[in-house]
Amino acid sequence: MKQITKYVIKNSLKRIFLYRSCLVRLKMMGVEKVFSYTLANETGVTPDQVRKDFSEFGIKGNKRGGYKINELLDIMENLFHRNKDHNIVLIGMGNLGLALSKYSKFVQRNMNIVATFDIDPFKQKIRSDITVYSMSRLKEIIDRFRVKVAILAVPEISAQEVADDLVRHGIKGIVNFAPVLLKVPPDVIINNVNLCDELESVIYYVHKQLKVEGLKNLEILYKDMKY
Amino acid sequence: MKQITKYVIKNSLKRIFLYRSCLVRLKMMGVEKVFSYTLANETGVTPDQVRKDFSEFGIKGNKRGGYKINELLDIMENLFHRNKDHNIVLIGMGNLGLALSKYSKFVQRNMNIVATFDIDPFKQKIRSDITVYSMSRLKEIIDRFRVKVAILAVPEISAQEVADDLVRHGIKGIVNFAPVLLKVPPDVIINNVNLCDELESVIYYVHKQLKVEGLKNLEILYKDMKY
DNA sequence: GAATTGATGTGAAACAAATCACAAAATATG
DNA sequence: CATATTTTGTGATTTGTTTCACATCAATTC
Repeated sequence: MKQITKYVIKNSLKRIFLYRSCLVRLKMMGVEKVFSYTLANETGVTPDQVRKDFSEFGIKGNKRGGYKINELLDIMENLFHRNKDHNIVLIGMGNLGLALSKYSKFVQRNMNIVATFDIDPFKQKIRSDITVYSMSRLKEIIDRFRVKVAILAVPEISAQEVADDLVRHGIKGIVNFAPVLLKVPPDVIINNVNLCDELESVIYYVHKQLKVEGLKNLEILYKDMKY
Repeated sequence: MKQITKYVIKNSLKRIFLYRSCLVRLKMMGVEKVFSYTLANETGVTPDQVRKDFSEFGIKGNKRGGYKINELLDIMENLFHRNKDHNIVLIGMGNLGLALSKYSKFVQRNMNIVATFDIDPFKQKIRSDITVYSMSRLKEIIDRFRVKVAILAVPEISAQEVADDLVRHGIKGIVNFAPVLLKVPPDVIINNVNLCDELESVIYYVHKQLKVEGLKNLEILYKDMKY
């Protein structure tokens, strides 16, 4: 049964990512230990929140001793399966797809785009350093590399069709850049990234802010904005 | 005073964007009227939620008559200031910046990238159709086009520095693609888009899901065995 | 034109997330 | 070794969000 999976990444998970990137930075600076308030300061949240988040993910520290950065990072690596490599496929080698295929940060985090696909693989091959396959070889590659997660960067008109293919071939998670709500079985995770909405919401809040500043009434705004 | 603005787009606002894109589609199909449950079905939420969201943004329908799509869209256009054009600057013409500069959906929604910037404008000019300015002309362009919102697609190492420049020159909102938490005055809106996190969180949930399904199978197995 | 139907709009209730407050534990101090 | 200090971990409380339930209104039917 296909349906729209209204899937939202939990804020607590987003914050864990935040803490981690902060920990990596601190580690590089030679720091070995953090307290909840260190992390809080660095990430703009409250110390309580840090501890609650850790508790949610089963992360324990040492009373009075804070947290050892190495231990924290180990736990997080495990939590996010970062010890293993993750094979990803990328569908759609337009401007955005091309940029994503070259995005070096994925590799740094053990997420490897093992293959990219496009309806017109020859046209795109010129611009790309890595292999662009035709859509007909999707199943073959997904099977060979045991791919479970895909990035979808195709035009919205073909997004659903491609998503259907992906699901049929065993994909269980999709980061979808097309501005459409994909209908998939309930066991498939969809994470929609809508660039227009991201930009537009900033415009919305900026306008609101400017208006409020005119009224010299910041209270309403702060409530709305969740610092 | 500079600080980390942990800024999160409200879910209700995200849903309003969802409703709108759905309304646009329905309008194109010739539909003139919707009910809360129509929108709910199309967007994977509940009818109550649709009505509550509308109520939050002051949108009223007609008892029994549902909502006229044209009226809804008008209200939303106003709400999001879509009647006016919005001038945006884009900083950083690497792979991602280049793709964003060519992203046609922004223009379709009245968000115009009036200029792009890079520390090495000459190198990037080759690949880009639109003008790439050197960073020294930032203030001039921002002033001339009355720009309030910027897209930041520079390497993380220079993100804070560029953000400081932007704020100094009057930018009030930033969509930040660099994986760093920018420190800005509290009246500046930062919306962080972290592509790695988006991908990684899908991997996290997929793994979790597979684990749970494994457990479910186990349960079924035990049930079947009837002790 | 009274009765019925079908939708909205919104308080109330249930649920979820964030903050508070403090006990518990580990370390430091005298 | 007792006391003070510091920081974690987590129930309790508050705050925020979603769902429920129903009064209200407009259209339709008889």
